[in-house]
Amino acid sequence: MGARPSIKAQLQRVREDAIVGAVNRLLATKGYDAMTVDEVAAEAGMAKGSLYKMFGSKEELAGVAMVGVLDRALAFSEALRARAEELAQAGRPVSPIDQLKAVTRWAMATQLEGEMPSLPSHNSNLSASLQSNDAYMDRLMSLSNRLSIWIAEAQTGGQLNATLPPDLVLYTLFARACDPVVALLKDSGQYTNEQILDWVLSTTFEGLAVRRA
Amino acid sequence: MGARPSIKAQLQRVREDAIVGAVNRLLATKGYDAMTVDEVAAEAGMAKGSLYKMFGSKEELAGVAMVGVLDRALAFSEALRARAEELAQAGRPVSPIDQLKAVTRWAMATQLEGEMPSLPSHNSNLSASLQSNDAYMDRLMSLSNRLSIWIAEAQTGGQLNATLPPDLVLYTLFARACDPVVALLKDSGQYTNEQILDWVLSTTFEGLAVRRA
DNA sequence: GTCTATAGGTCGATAGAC
DNA sequence: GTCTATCGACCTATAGAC
Repeated sequence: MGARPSIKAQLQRVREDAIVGAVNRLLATKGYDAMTVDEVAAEAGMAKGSLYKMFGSKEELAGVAMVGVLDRALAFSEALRARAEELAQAGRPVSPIDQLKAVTRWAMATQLEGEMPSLPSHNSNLSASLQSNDAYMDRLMSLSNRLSIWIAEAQTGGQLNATLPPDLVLYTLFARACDPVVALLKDSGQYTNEQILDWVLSTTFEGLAVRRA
Repeated sequence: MGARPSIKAQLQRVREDAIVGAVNRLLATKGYDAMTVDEVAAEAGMAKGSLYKMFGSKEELAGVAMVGVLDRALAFSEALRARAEELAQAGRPVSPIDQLKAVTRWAMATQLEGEMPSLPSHNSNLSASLQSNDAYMDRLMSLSNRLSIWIAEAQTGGQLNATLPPDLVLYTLFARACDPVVALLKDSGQYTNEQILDWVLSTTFEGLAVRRA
């Protein structure tokens, strides 16, 4: 059992990635209910039967896609944390508020690229399925914990309004990652992606900042 | 043709209202795709066949519910405008930003009561159906126009950041009316409705306010 | 209550690698 | 020749429509 996986396993991996990518894009554009497994199979370039050999249900497909995006968010956050640690040791500490802004901007940019899967807001049977999905819940908790550390530091440091419940700040950042305002501005076609990101990011964080006297 | 409608017409009206109310609540809790016409009929207390005598399709049901909520928003806004006019003539002018806050608070409160129908964010075939629904588009335009007047005044008067595109402000207010943060905070069960409204409203408007120097 | 279309889910046929 | 993996026809339940 060497480090190199067998050809067969590699092929399997490629097909899985194709499926997850297709689910990601379809969830981003149509949402869970409107997405059909036939579409996923077509978009991934394989038969539905083959797809069901790898994933047992439509709900599982959504779960895997969500785990994927949470993993990317976690990787991005971890990179930020590592970089901040380096800089701090070099005598140039990074403000936690900037970390939060960076993650939120990454999420919004992901949405602009049509790669942010969107779920039905809080209803439907999918929520229940996700909440009993251990892999999903594990990532969600990890990301929430990571963000909560920065939120607490920013509130202590006076960059975030300390009178707001930390939960509210956390929920707001998650919500803004899928903010329909981003999509609406993009669809208007009047603005560049950079403008959209700057505006939505600044209105979000100005709103969470310490109130003016 | 007297002012009093016939008994038959009144009954018809009551049944229609029952249907629209049911659609409203189901759209608010499950969303359009997860809502079934069978559920609507059951919730409204009538047979599906009777329902289809009054409304031709599921899309039409959604359209009628959306027209209803927009009509309520318009009525609320019109009342605000009339009241402001009175007060202005009495020498106590009302700030346009307070009008915008009042409408947004009303929308969020409606959501907290489970009466704010939620649509699939911007995707799916429902959007297309709504955009060709004249009654819906008419109300949407009217409400947008009303809000845009206040937005322009607030930007001129320095209560809103004048460097933001008015469209962005308008989209943000519409989006916050259905902000998932409101539902998340409510579901957490830790806060009163008043706290939730105050917090979400203040973070929204602080974010849109003029930047600190 | 009935019809029909559609979409989630299954399985036997088949083709290609060894 | 066998074995595995892929395909796509098929089944069935449900939901929109009448």
